[in-house]
Amino acid sequence: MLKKERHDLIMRQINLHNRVLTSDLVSLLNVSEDTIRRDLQELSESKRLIKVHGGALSTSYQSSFDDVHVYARDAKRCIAKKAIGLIKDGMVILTGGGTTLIELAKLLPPQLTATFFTVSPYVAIELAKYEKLEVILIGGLFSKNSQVTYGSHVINQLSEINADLCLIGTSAVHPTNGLTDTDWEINQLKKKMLSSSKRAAILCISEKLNTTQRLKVASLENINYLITEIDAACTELNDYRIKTLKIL
Amino acid sequence: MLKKERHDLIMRQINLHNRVLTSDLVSLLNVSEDTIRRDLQELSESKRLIKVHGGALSTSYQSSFDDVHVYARDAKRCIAKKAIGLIKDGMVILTGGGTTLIELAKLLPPQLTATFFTVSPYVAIELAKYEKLEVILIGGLFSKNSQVTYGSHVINQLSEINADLCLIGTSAVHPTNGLTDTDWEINQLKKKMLSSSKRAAILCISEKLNTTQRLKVASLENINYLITEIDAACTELNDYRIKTLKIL
DNA sequence: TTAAACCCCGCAAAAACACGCAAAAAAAAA
DNA sequence: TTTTTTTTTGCGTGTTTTTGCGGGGTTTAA
Repeated sequence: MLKKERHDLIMRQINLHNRVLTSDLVSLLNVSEDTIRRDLQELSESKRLIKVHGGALSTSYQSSFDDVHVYARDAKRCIAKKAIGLIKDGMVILTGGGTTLIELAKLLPPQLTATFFTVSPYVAIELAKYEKLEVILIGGLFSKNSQVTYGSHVINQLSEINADLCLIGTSAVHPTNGLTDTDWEINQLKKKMLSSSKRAAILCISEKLNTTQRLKVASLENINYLITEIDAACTELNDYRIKTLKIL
Repeated sequence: MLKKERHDLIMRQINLHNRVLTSDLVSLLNVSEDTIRRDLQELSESKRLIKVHGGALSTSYQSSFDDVHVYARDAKRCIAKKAIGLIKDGMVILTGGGTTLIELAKLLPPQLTATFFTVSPYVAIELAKYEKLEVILIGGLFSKNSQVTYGSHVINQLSEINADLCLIGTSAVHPTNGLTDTDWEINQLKKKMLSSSKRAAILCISEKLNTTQRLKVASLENINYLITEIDAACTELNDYRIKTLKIL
C-alpha cells in the first residue's frame, strides 16, 4: 500500500470517529506500530490531526473559535496573565463567561492540574484542551445574550460547590457602587458564584472602571482581587485601594 | 511496444484503480523499473497523474486531506435535513454531540419553537442563535475526547427528562450488533439518552454502516429512525429493514 | 510499586529512486 | 541502401526513503 493511501485511510478514520487509537490502526492497516506512529507524526506536523498519547484526534473540534475578533484582546490577555498568577496546582476554580475568561483559558500553563467549574461552554471548550484539567460545565438554561448557563438549575448546582477561587468578568465597577450589572438573571448568577467560592477575583478592563449599571452584584468588600490591564500602582486605581481588596 | 502505448496502458490502470504501483507496472509491461519510472515522471510532468513514492495516483484521487474540515459535510447536511423533518413545533428534543448534530443545529428553520436539551456545548451555542428556541445545556464533567458532558451528574439529570425525540450520532451501526461505541462513559450516556426519550433517531453517515465497535449501546429494535445520507430505498440498507425501524 | 501500554531513537535491510553511460532502436539524412 | 543523428532503453552504482526491530525510557492504571 502506498504511504499516501495509508495517510488517507488514517484521516478517514479520524474524520469518521473524531479520534483513533494507534493500536486500531495497526490492525486495520497491517503495519507496525512504528509506521503508524510515524504517519501520525507527519500528519500531526502538517496540522491534519492532533497527536495524543495512544492515538490521534480530529482538528475539527479544536479550531472553532480561534479567529473571532476580540475587542481589546491585548488588554484582556494582560489581565488573564495576572489572574493566572492566582491559580495554583490542585485548586478548584469557578469561572464565569466572557472573552476575558476565554483568553485566560487559552493562556493557562500546560501542566496545570486543577478543577474548573464554569458556566461558559466556550471556556469549557478551551479548558478541555489541557490534558490535566478536570472541567465541569455547569448545566442549565443557556442564555442567548450572555452565552452562559443560568437560571435556578445553575443556582442550585452552585450551592453544592465551594471553590477556592472564583474568576468573573464584569460589566461595571465603581468605588462606591461596587460591582454592577444589567441583566437580572446574570446578576443572580454572579451573586451565587461569589458566594460559592472562598475568594473572588474580578477581571475588568480599565474602561469599565468607575462605571455603574442598574443592578448591584456585590460591594468591593466582597471581592478579594481586582485585576485590570493597568499597573497596580497607577493612580487611576487609587479609589479602589481598600484593605480587603488586592489590586493586581 | 511503443512508448505511447505504454503511457496509455499506464493511464488505463490509473483510471481503473485510481492508483498504481511501479512494481505492478514492471511485471505488467515487461520493461525495466527505470522505464516505468521515466514514464511516470513524464506523465506526472504533463499532469496526467500524481507521482508518489512507490507508484502513482489518479489526479481525480481527492484525498480526504483536501477537505478535512468539510469532510463529508454534504453528507452530514443531507442527514441533518432529513432529521429536521422529524422536528415539529413544541417538541422537546434531546441531542448528543458530534459534527452531524452541529450541522443540524445550523440548519433548523428560523421560526421553529421547541425546547432543546443537549450535552454538547457546540450544539448549544448554535441553537442559541435561534430566537424562539429554549436551550438547556446539560451540565457535568466535560469530556476532552467527545466534547460533550458526561458522567453521573449528566445521567442524573437525564433521569428527569422525558423528551419527545432523541437525536444522536453514532460511531458504528451494524444489522445484528446494533449501535456500538468505543468509550464506556459515552456508551452509558447514550444509553441513558435513549431511555430518556419517547423516540430515538440515529444520525449516521453511510460509511459507518455495517461497522462495529467494542461496546454495545442499543439494538436496532430500540431505535425508531435510522437516518443516513443515502436514499432510503437503496439496497445497501436492506439489512436494516425491520418493522420497528424507519429508514429515512 | 509493578505491569502493561506507549513512545522515542537509532540501526539496518529492503525498496524505491536518480544519474550517467552505453547499447539498442528508431528516425533522419545522405 | 547506408550513414548519421536522435531517441529510447537497460544496467551499474550510489543515494534516499521507508519500514520493522531492538533497546530503553515514559506514562498510565491497578
